[in-house]
Amino acid sequence: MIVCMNLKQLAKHLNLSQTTVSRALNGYPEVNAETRRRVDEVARKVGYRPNPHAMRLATGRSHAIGHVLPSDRALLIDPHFSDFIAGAGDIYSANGFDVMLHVGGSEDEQTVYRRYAQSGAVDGVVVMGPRLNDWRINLLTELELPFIVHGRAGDTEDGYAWLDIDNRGAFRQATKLLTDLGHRRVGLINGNETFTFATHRRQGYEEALAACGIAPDPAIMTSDAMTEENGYRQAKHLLTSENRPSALLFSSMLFISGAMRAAHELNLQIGSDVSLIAHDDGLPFLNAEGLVPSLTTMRSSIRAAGGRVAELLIEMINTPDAPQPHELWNVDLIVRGSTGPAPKY
Amino acid sequence: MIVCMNLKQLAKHLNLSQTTVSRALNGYPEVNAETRRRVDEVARKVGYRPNPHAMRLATGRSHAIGHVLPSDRALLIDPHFSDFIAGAGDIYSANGFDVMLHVGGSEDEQTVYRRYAQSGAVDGVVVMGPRLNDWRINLLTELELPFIVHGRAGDTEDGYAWLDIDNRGAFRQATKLLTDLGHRRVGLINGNETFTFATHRRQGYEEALAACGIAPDPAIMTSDAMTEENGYRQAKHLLTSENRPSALLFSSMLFISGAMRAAHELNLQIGSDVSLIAHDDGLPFLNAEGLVPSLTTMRSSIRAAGGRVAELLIEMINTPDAPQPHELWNVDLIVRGSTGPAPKY
DNA sequence: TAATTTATTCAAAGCGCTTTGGGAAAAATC
DNA sequence: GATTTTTCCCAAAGCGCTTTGAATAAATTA
Repeated sequence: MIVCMNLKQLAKHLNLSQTTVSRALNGYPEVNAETRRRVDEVARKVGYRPNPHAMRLATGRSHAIGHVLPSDRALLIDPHFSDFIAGAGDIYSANGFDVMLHVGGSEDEQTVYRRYAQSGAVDGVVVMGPRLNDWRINLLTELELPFIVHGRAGDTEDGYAWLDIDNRGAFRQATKLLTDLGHRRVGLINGNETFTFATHRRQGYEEALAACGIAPDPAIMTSDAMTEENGYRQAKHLLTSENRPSALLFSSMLFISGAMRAAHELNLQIGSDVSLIAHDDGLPFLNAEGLVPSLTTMRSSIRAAGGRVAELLIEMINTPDAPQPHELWNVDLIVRGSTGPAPKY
Repeated sequence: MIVCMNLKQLAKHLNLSQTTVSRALNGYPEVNAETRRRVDEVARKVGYRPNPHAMRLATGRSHAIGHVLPSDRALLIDPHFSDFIAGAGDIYSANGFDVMLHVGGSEDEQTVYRRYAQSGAVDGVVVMGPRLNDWRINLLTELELPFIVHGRAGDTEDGYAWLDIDNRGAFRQATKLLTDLGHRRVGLINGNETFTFATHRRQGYEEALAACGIAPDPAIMTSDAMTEENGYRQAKHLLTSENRPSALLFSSMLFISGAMRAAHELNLQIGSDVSLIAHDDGLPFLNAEGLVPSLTTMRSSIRAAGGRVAELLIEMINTPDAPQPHELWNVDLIVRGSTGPAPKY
C-alpha cells in the first residue's frame, strides 16, 4: 500500500501538537492564523489525508449516506436508480460524504437498517420507491436514523422528510389536455400501484376525468411493472379492445417503445388515430424528443431530484433540530407531436 | 440513537476479558469450545454488533468494495450499472462487504482512487466500462489497491484481474449466422468504440465477414452512444441508404426499440426484409423474447457477471498472493424470430 | 504594579476494536 | 515427581483521530 502520513507524524514535522494540527485543519477558532496557514500549507504539500476510520471512530459520525435497495428489486428502482444516484453523487462528494450502497443479499432489509443505525455506519439514509404506508418510515423513525424519502408513503406527509414530484397534478393536467382535445376515452397504463407514485398518478387521472363527468373505466386502466414488453402488451390489448381508447397515458418512458410498436402494428397513426403521453424521468438512454413523432411528456428529472434529496438530507444531518423538509416539485407538461384532437367518427 | 453494547460491556457481562470475547467471536482457535459457545450465545442474545469503524481502525481492513463511476457518465454505464451492482450486491453482503459508491462530483476520479488507497477506505475496487489502455489499470496497480476489471483494457490481458465476456466470439458467431443465411451486407450498429467491448465486437464482426471474403464497409458501420434514439437514427439511415444492408447487428438492446421503429416505418418486415440481432445484457426492463417478432440475441447476463466479479475480487482480497483471475465468458447465441434468410432480389 | 483576561498551545484521555506478550492452570512427557 | 508442553485466558498496547482540561505567554484591566 502507499505510504501515508498520519497526524502524529505531521504534527512532529510541524513541531506542533496533534491537538493544534487537528484543530487547525478542522477550522477551530483557537489557533493562530499564521499557525493555521503553516499547517494547511504543509498538510497540502505532503498530501496529508486524515484516516477516515479513525475520524469516524473518534467523532461517531461516518460522513456516509446509506442507500438500501430492496432485494426483490422492484422494477421501478432499476433503471431509475443510476440516474438518481448520479444526481445525488455530485452533492455527496461535494460535501465529503460517501455513499454506502446495499443491494439485496441474504441479510434482510430491516436488519441492514438496524445495523446502520446501531453501528453508526451511516449518518442518514435515503428511502427510494416508497409504497403506501411504507414500513421503512416507522422503522427509521424508531431507530432515530435521519432519513429522507424520495416520494411519499401514501397520504401521510407528516412525521418524515420527503421530496416528491406532483404526480397527481401531472396526471391531472395531462388527462385534462387530452379531454380538452376531445378525448373521452383515455386509457391509463400505470406502474405497479403498490408504489405511492402510481396511486397518485391514478388519482390525478381520475380527478381530471371526473371534472369532465367521465367515470374511470377499469377496463382501460392497467397497473404493472414498467417494462418495454408490458408497454407493448397493454397498449396492444387496449387498442384492440371493444370501444378502444383514443388516447393513452403512460407512467413511464420504459413503456413507450413497446406501445409505439403496438400502435404501428395496428396501423394507428400516433398523434391522430391515437394520442400518447408519457411520464418522462429523463432517462438518458430514452429521449422523448427523439421519437417519431416526438412524444408529449410530463417531464421531471430524476437526476435533479437525486441532487436535491442529497442536499436536504445533508442539511438534516448537520442541523438535526431543523424542521423536516417537504418539497413537492412541479412537473412540466411538454406538448409535442404525439397528442392531437380526438378523431371524429 | 439506539443503545448499543460494546465489546467492553459484553466482556464484563460475560466475566471475560475483551481479548477472549473478541477471539471467540472472530473464530480464533485459542479459546475453549464451551466459552466460545457461551460468548456466541450471549452476543446473539443481546444483539451485539461490533462497531465497524473501530474494527476498521484496528485491523486496517475496511470490508468495503469501491465502485467509482466516471463523472462524464458514459452512457454505457447507466442502465447497466444497477444490474451489475444487483448481482454483485448479493455476494458482497453474503461476505460482509459493504459497497462504497462514488459518482461524479467535483473531486476527480483519480483523486478518489488515491484517497481510497491511501486511507484504506476500501479493500478493493471494481473497474467498470474499461476503455482501450485504460489509465485506471496503471493507477490502481501503482497504488497497490486490489482491483478487478469488468471487461478488458484492450488487448493487454496480463498484469490485472479481469472478467469479460467473449464479445469478439459472440459477434463473430452472430455475423456468421447471418452470412450463413445468405446475407452479404450486414450492418453494425456498435456502441462507442472508445470502450474495449465495442472494439472487440467490431473485430469479431470483421473476422466473420473476412471468413466469407466480405470486406467491411465503413458506410454501414456506426459507433455511438447506446440509446433508443441512436438506434432509430442509425437504423433508419442504414436502411434507407443506397445498397442497404439486409441485416443489422446491434451492440445493445437499448438500440433495438428504436431500430424496430425505423423498420416499421420503412415497412420492412423484420426477419424477412431485414434481419436483426442484438447483444442482450439481460436488462430487466427490456426483454428480447417479448418483442414481435422475438429477437435473436447474443445473451449474457450482466447481473451474473456482477456476482462473479464480486466473488473474484473478494477472493483476491483474502488471498493476495494468488494468481490474478482471468475469466472469459462464453456468450450464447439465441436464434429467434428476427433473423431469416437473406431476401432474394 | 498586580490581577485578570485572552490567545495559543499542549499532554493525555478516550472512541471500540484487535493483537502482542505473558502467565496460570491442566495435560502430557520424561 | 519433575519438567515440558499445551490450553486457555488476561492486561495492556496500539490503530489515528478528536476533545477535554490545563498550562503558558501575552495582552488587558484595575
